[in-house]
Amino acid sequence: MLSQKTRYALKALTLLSDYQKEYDKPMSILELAEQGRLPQKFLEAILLELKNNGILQSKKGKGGGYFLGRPADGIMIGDVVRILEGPLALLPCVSQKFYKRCDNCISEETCGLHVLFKEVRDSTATILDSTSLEKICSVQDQLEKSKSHMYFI
Amino acid sequence: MLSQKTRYALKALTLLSDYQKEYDKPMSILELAEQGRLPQKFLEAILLELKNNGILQSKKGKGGGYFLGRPADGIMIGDVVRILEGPLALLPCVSQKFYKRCDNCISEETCGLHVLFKEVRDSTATILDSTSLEKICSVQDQLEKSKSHMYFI
DNA sequence: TAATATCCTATCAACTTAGTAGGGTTCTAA
DNA sequence: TTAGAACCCTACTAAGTTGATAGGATATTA
Repeated sequence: MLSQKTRYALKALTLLSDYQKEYDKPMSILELAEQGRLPQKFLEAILLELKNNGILQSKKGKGGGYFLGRPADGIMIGDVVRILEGPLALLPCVSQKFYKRCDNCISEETCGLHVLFKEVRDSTATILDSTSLEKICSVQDQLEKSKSHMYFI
Repeated sequence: MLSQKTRYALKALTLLSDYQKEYDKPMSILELAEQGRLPQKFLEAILLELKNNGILQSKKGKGGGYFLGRPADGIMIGDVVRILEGPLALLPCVSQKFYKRCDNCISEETCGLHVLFKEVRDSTATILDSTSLEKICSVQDQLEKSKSHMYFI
């Protein structure tokens, strides 16, 4: 399961993305915390981490705040999850970006579990690395529209 | 990532399955611990948990030990992982067997992340719930054979 | 230069993980 | 029937992670 931290991060990113689209200016931590009902100080740490990893940029001083480090369609959910959670893989020996030899099996090439969990990690990575923040926001937008439309039927 | 506990469990199960096929009798904790280089007392707790969840059965007294609770082709890796790790899903709100409402999003039907992580959980579950212990062992067997064959080329 | 906002360090309680220790209970083979 | 093998159970522990909070230092800009 994803940690609370990662969930906060993903929520904050969607809020930031929407905000930026509408107002085209940085969003302060306080605004983000209030809009998303996120613990302010904890959020602060999360945003900083995302910034240090290139997902976000910040502007200090009056009128400052955080904004996306690159266009929303270039921010993949897989990247965000990896920054905050580490590997997507369920075993270190099947991770692409955080590979570590497996101490449990005798030999990687003949380990049946290795084959299985490689398959799992690949399917997960394929999905998360091909889905951008932009996509999430637009899907959400679509869903909200079609939901509110239902009231008129 | 899977916990060490789960990894030990999976390894123990493959060993048990192989042993049973060859000798058709229970395998003692001590034998398992030695063969798999697993910490004995920790393994003990793991086997007990698997037994309490129907994956294993045990026989007490001299000549006793653990054996599979049902045929190896009926023990799905997904089941084992769920017993030891809880949900396969990355978010509680997309779990089938451990569903919990999501406190982070306002509405589940309009949450873009919900849709995405549902897709991830489904692909993971499909793989892990369709792969049996028997499959793992036979794949491993195949791989070992083809590896040892290579020395003769 | 004062207000604003990020940045940084330290601290914390609660929980989880990966075990270990030690004995109690139950079964069964001899 | 009884000794020993093996399971079963409770308690404990050290180390690490999680989900925060507090307080101030630093940078920016109106």
